[in-house]
Amino acid sequence: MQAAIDILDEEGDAGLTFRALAARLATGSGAIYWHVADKDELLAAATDQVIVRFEPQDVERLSPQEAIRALSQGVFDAIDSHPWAGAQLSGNPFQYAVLRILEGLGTQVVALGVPERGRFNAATALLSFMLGLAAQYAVASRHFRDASDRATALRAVAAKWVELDPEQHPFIHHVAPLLPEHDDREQFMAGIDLILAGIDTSR
Amino acid sequence: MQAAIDILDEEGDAGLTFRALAARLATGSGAIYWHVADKDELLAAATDQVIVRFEPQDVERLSPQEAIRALSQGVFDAIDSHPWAGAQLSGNPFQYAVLRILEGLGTQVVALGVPERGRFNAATALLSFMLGLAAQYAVASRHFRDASDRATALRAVAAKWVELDPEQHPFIHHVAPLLPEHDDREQFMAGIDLILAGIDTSR
DNA sequence: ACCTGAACACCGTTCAAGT
DNA sequence: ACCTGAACACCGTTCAAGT
Repeated sequence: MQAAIDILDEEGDAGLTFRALAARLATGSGAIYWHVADKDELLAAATDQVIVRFEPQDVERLSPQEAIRALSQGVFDAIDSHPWAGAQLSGNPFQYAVLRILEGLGTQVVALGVPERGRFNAATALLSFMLGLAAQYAVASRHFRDASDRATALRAVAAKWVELDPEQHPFIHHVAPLLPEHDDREQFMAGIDLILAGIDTSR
Repeated sequence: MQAAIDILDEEGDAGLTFRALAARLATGSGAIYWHVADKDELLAAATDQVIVRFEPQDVERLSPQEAIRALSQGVFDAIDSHPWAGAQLSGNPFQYAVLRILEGLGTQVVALGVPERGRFNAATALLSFMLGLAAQYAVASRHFRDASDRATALRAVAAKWVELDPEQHPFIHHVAPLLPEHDDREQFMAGIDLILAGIDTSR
């Protein structure tokens, strides 16, 4: 598993092949199938490991809101440092890592005092938002290797957005300059806070 | 494009290969490359078409909240009837279809009276949530062909969740029975409403 | 019980050659 | 300007054969 994670971190999604993993482990490619059913299972297991590593400690001491924020930051950091995990999470919402996240969120939603029938929707809304961001990160990592590549790409997208007809795309045109300088983490947490505020009014 | 969409609808993501598309068009596989740069562009174009078809008419007559709900339902319906588009949307957040959705959302966020510095975050929060759901739908469509397959699979997941240790996974254990009977569309709109409520408090 | 590595059945993409 | 289709460089997966 660690060898797989190393390859994913170094080469990204496309770099992890059974042949590459076998070569790194100095074994035959077929050998991996003794330990893992297929590539999906391999990626799911790698993602689970990475997510668990970023789970916050002793959330019990925090208020429900603070706990949800801590959980969210953990997921963000996990995806931020292992973008391939973002692709896997959003591409496979029934894997164990997602279940763990949902469990953490759900427990805090209950603690928040959300009435029974609203709990499932509140917890899954937070989860869907996270997976949405996970997807965005995943694609970013596929397209450019490092942070400066990313900045350049965002500037390029922003330049394209500015050139759009302001009549037909007023919002995009107006918001384009924010794109290259915005802080992903801040944007992510702002979204979480928005949903938390919404949950608060629904009680 | 229509031939590609037909294949995607009939066979799903995996069914669309250059060879299959060429066969359906009674041409050589290389010919497609004259019209399209690569597979990504093919999928992006197909997704754009499908999203545009589900864009609501005359949103101007609606209140901002109602307009956002109408836009959201359009995206939901598009993904619901063409799940492969969900995978493409969440896997490629800078494609034109996403830009169109963001433009629609942003315009309404402005109309809602959200102050300047909160607009980008509010609109992208709605977008990320939608893409998160898109990802969930996408995986669902990859794993089972029709609605009854899906229902069976959800029952299987729910059964697994119920069996989890209630000590370690109290929320999942408790919420499992809701899984097979919940309405995706309702859950999706509940999430949108939660974010709308949050946006409302942030003004 | 676990590993080997050739073989199978595919892919996306390219490109010389055609019309 | 557009099409053909063989060829290239890969994949994930299987499986008889080994240790």
